[in-house]
Formats: sequence, C-alpha cells, structure tokens
Amino acid sequence: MSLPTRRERLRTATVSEIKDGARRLLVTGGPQAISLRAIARDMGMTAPAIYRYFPSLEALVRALAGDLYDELRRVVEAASAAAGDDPLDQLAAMSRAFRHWSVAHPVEFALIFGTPVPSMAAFLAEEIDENHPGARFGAAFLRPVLELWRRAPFRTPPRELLERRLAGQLEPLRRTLGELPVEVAYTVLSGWTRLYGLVSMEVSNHLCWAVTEPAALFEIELTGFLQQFAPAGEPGPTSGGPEAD
Amino acid sequence: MSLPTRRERLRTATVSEIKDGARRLLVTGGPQAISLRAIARDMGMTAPAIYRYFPSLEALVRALAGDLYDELRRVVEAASAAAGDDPLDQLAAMSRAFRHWSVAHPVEFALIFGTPVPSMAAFLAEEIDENHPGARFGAAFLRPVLELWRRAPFRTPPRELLERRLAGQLEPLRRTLGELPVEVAYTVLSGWTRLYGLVSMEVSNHLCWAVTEPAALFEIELTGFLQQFAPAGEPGPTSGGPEAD
DNA sequence: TTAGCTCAGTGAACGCCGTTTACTATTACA
DNA sequence: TGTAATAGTAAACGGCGTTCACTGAGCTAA
Repeated sequence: MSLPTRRERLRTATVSEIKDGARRLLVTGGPQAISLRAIARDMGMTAPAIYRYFPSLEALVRALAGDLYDELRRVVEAASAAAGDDPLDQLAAMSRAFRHWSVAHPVEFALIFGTPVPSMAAFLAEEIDENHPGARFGAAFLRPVLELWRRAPFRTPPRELLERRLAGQLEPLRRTLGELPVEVAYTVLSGWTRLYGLVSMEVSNHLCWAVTEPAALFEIELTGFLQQFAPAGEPGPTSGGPEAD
Repeated sequence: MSLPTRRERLRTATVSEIKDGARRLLVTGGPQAISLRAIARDMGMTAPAIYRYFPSLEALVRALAGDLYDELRRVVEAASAAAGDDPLDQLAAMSRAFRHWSVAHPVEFALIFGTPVPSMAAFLAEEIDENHPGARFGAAFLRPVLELWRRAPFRTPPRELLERRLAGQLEPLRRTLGELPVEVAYTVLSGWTRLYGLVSMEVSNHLCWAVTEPAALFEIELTGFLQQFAPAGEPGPTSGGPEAD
C-alpha cells in the first residue's frame, strides 16, 4: 500500500473538487441545481470527464449526502463532547446542535432527511450495516440515553408491552448497535422521531402557518423532550397541570 | 354567473386531465418525473398547449400539491367523523388515518411534506390565510384538542412559561384559527410535530436502520401521544416506570 | 529506453426537458 | 356576420444526463 501514487493523489483531489462544486450548487440553487455540466464548467472541464469519478449524477448526489450525514454527526458529537459528563446535558447539547446545523444548512438538511428524490431512495435502500449513516447517527444519540438508563431507569411504556409489540422489529437496530434494553431502544426511537419532526418542520417551513419564530417552540419542546429521561417517579418542573388545576 | 359556458366546461375538464396526468407521473416516477412534455404526450397534445392552463411546470406542481393536501385533509376529517363523539377517539382515528394515507401514498406525501423542491418552497411561502392548506390541516386537528381542553384541561408546560416564550409567536396561528388558549396552541403544535416526525420517517424510509415494521412503533407512540391529552393528574396505563422500579 | 497499457479528458452526438415565439383554427359574442 | 378571445400547433433556443470514439499523458515492465 505505502504512499499513494501521484495519480491517486490527483484523483482524490479531483473527487473532492467535484463534491465541493456539487455542494456549492446545492447550497445556492437547491438539490435540483446540481448538474454535471455546471460542476464541470466551474472546474474548467467537460461533463463526460466526471464519469471517470462517478458513474452517474445520482451516485454523486449519494456520495455528497453521505458526507453531509457524517458532517452533521461530527457536529452533534462535538457538541456532546463539549457538554461535560452529564448525559442529560449531552443530550440537550446534541439536540440543540442538531437543530442549529439544520437551520443553518436547510438545503443540506433537505437533501439528507427530506423527500427521497430517486437518488436518495437508492441511498436509503443501501445495505444496512454499522457504517450506514443513519445507523451511525442513531448510535451517537444512543450513548447518552443508555448511560441515563444505566444510572436511573426513566419512565417508559411498560416492558411487557414493548416486548410484545416492538422487540421483534428491532433486528436492524440490534444488528448495528448491539443488544440493548427494549425500553432504551424505544426511547431512542421515540425521542429521535420527535426531535426530527420538530426540526424538520421548522427547516422546511412547514410551521410558517402557525408560528413566526420556531426557536421558541423548539426550546419548550426540548425541555419536554429531555424530561422523558428524568428518573421515573419525579415529574420535572414543566409537567404540572394548567393553572386552573 | 348562471351556467358555465361550453368553453368553461371544456377548460375545467382539460385542467383536471392535466392534473390527473401529472399525478400519474408523480406516482409512477416520483416528483421529478412530472414533465409537461410527458403529460402532453399522454393527452395527445403538444407541450406548449399546457401553458394555456398553467403558467409553468412549477405552478402545475403547486396546484397538484394543493389538491393532495385537501385530499389528505378530507380523509382525516372523514376518519374523525366516523369515530363517534369522543374527541380522544377522534384524535386517534385522525392520527391513524393520517399515517394510513401517508404510507399508502408515499410519493404524494413526499411532494406535500417533504423537501421543498423549488416549486414547493414558493408554495409554502404563499400568503398565509385561512385557506392555506397547512392551516386548514392544522384546524382539523385543533377541533378535538380544543374540545378535550374544554372538558378537562390536560397536562402542559405551565401557562406562564408558554405565555412568556410562545404567546408572541402565535400570530399566524391565531390569524387563521382564531383566539385560543396558549396551552391548546402549544399542544396542537407539539402533537402535530410528533405525529409528523414519526410518519415522515416511516414513509421516507428513514427508520429502516432501526425497525423492520414501523407500524408497531407507531401504535406504541400513538398511545403515548394520546396520553398527552389525558386529564392532568391521571397518568394513563402506559406510563408506569420500568419493572426494575 | 522503449513498447504497451491504463487512465483522464475531449468533442460530437442523442434524446430528453421547460419555455418562447409566431402562427392557425375554432369558439363566443356584439 | 364580423371581430375578438381562446386553444392549439410547429419550430426553435438553451440546458440537461449520458454514450461513444478518440487523443494524449502517466505508469510499468521487458
């Protein structure tokens, strides 16, 4: 293996130049604006040359999506690392980092999480293993939840219900993240979909009919979300009934 | 106004034929497959003729999305009507109907709720009034929630928190749905994003790394979701702590 | 050192696409 | 019945992804 040869160096440089161009087009004009001809133009090349590096436009978009997934995961993990040792603080920091990145990069978010454009459909249907971007992202969120559960079990639906209804469906999750209590698996999925729903609606403007500034709604929801992880039996400060009570 | 003239009848017929063709292409080939030329071909026309009915492809897609929004809303409202008088039953039926339609029509769901393709970005940025499809959809969900609140206030974050952080942001919601308690507004938004997140991840295959059959997760989440509307102070049967407790 | 092979890149072409323009036939109405 | 609005056409422009035949440079082994 040793050092990469000159040609290999040039090749990887060109690959990243292509992906950089694709991302620039993505950011300025949306997913549809990514075109081989435009990328090649920006690079001073002709379009067919790109076929030496990617078998199709779809494959290029797929590779770009994979990079974005990893970028987001690194951001989230960095936020967690900077949040100290308390898993609940880590979860809060990760959630805020997730929202922050998504709001700051709406088009990238749309490419990763949005409508499966035909390209993305194939991307999502790829074989699931521990390297699947979705799985790695899930794993990042799993760690603090698992630690919280270890320290003090939190409130979940009863175990027998989860065992009966959910346990058989978790094979993909277990294959990538290993064995884990069904309550933790449920809570991670439940929390992740809740977080995703909120951020996704904000990013794609699907809340504009209701609120002017979704950040406020996010913060309130976040406290409710984190409360899901409070030790069972101690309802937190935000779950009291209305004042009419 | 009286009867529509012959030309007007022909015109509306052609408009629906165009939209039907667009939807057929949408279903078979995804949002990208909608093309004026293909629609015109299927109709035995030439592409420029469609410009007599829609100013651009984007406008056609927008109109189609509006129709789909209404179709989904009608389905959800029908489910509510068939669910009897209990608002909680209505909410459950609406949620299941929402998921059912979405799973059965993944591409339509993607067009409405997914990545804002450029066309959809404009669609979402349209002026918000009581006729905005998103607002009408929100209104459908609001009705049972408001009724539940009227009968017995449910558990929410404390009113002063909502007043302080959220009340100022609700102008669009109030403009379309009228005045309503801030707790109800919060709960509708929170519940809707939660429901949306779950269904959206299932439909767009973003849960395939975790579960094989998302329906089970949905049902469990639904019971948790409906519990949000239980009268304050009576935690329902599914919210007990883990058995280790 | 040189012959041969691999590989990056080109130019032309094919068949799509949205959209515009000029033009024709039909319908509605004064 | 004449005239204006309407629905449709054909042709063209520029852009797109992709394929194919071809060139030239870099690498490797005799």
